[in-house]
Amino acid sequence: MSPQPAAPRSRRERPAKPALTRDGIVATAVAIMRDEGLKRVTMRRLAQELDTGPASLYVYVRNTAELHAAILDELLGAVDLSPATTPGDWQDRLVRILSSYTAVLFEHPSLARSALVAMPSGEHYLDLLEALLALLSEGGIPDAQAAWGVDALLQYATSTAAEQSTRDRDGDAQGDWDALTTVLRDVSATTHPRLAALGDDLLSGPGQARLGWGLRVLINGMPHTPRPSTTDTP
Amino acid sequence: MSPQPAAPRSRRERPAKPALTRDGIVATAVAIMRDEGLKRVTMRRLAQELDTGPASLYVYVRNTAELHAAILDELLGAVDLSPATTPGDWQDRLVRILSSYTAVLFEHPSLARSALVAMPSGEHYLDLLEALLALLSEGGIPDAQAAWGVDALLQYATSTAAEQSTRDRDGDAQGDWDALTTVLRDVSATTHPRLAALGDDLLSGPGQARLGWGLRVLINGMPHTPRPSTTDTP
DNA sequence: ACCTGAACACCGTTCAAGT
DNA sequence: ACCTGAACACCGTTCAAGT
Repeated sequence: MSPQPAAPRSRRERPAKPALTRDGIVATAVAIMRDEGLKRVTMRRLAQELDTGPASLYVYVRNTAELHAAILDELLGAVDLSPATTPGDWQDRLVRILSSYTAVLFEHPSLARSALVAMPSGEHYLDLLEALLALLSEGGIPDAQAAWGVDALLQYATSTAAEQSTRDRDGDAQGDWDALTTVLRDVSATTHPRLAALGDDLLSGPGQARLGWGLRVLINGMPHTPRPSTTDTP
Repeated sequence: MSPQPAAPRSRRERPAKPALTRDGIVATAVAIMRDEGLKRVTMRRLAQELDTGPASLYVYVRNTAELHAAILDELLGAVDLSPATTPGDWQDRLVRILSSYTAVLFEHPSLARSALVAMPSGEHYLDLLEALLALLSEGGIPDAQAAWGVDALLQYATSTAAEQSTRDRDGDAQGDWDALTTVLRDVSATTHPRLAALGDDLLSGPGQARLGWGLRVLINGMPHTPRPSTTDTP
């Protein structure tokens, strides 16, 4: 017979069923995401894992969007902020931090999609913002530009990761991306001369390279671009 | 009695029930979105409107993502591309076209979210790309930068609209945005000095102003930022 | 070929009622 | 206060069967 006794288990074998607290809920959500993807991190699935009903979760989490934001903040603990206090070119160090941020998102691109809509506001996100602002300040970027610039950098990084989420997955959504590839290959040089001329180059390059380039474009452009005169500030 | 006879209607009063073709399906989808929002544009709802079952739609549309992309391309017909062939500063004209693009997305921010994941590949999108590339070329941006730059510009515009989708809606997701506002107000000047110093300015300004600024940052940075040496080009 | 009824396998969120 | 059973109002997608 199998050495594995068929004794009934209380449920699954998560890191021991956490108490029903916000932290326990988020930790379980992260575990499910690692095992089964963000798509499976639903209120119902989560409740099942915690041996309760979905309604119980609403005591600790306002809605699914807030849950996803909490998951992201948790993962953001893995971002390497050390370049903020290291010697060297400030632009390189800025890009290094942002690359570390993006690495997290590239591993969970569907989370990047959520992040665009519900930004996290947890500890780790604040630390990230602070580190980026310190480097912009060190680089002599005026406060006005830095305040908007840090948002632009993160938004660009996040949306690049979100966009990649489609391309990555096997087969399925691949089709949508191939659609543009195909159309671009067959475009008429008469009606769309620039598109025909550039061709494949429009879609060339690995995501990471395009991301790095885009971030440097933003960094290079920032000091040369004053903020608009404050006609209104709603 | 009411002058309105209570005679039974075949269904609703859409622009006359279109034939079951791809174009008819997309047209109906656009109508539902205008009336009830993108959230309601589901395969089932759409099928109901067309007096059929959801399975029938899969003959014409691969999946929901492709449907959303088709809707966006339809709306992109409203983008004003005329600045591409008008005299004046090329940067201003570039921003004008992108503002027109974003205006469409700001009216349907949930569509912007879809667009990040499944870019449209229809007629109108191609025309938009061509117009933007023509202006970048006119501005003397080298082809290599223009090819990646047009994508960066559109991605930045799209993600800005997507991000705004949360802030706009009444009440509901407002909470998520207020979360960051609140946290930022209470941040400690000891642990996060830059955040404390910049304070509200991090979140200040209307979306349109921030968007315009970000686009100009990209445009200004582009000519100063060569593409990385092509070590590998997967 | 095109179309569809019916099913499979799920969702988020609320609310009245319990402890 | 915290927790929950049950319900409400939905989803996308597939497939075998029809025309």
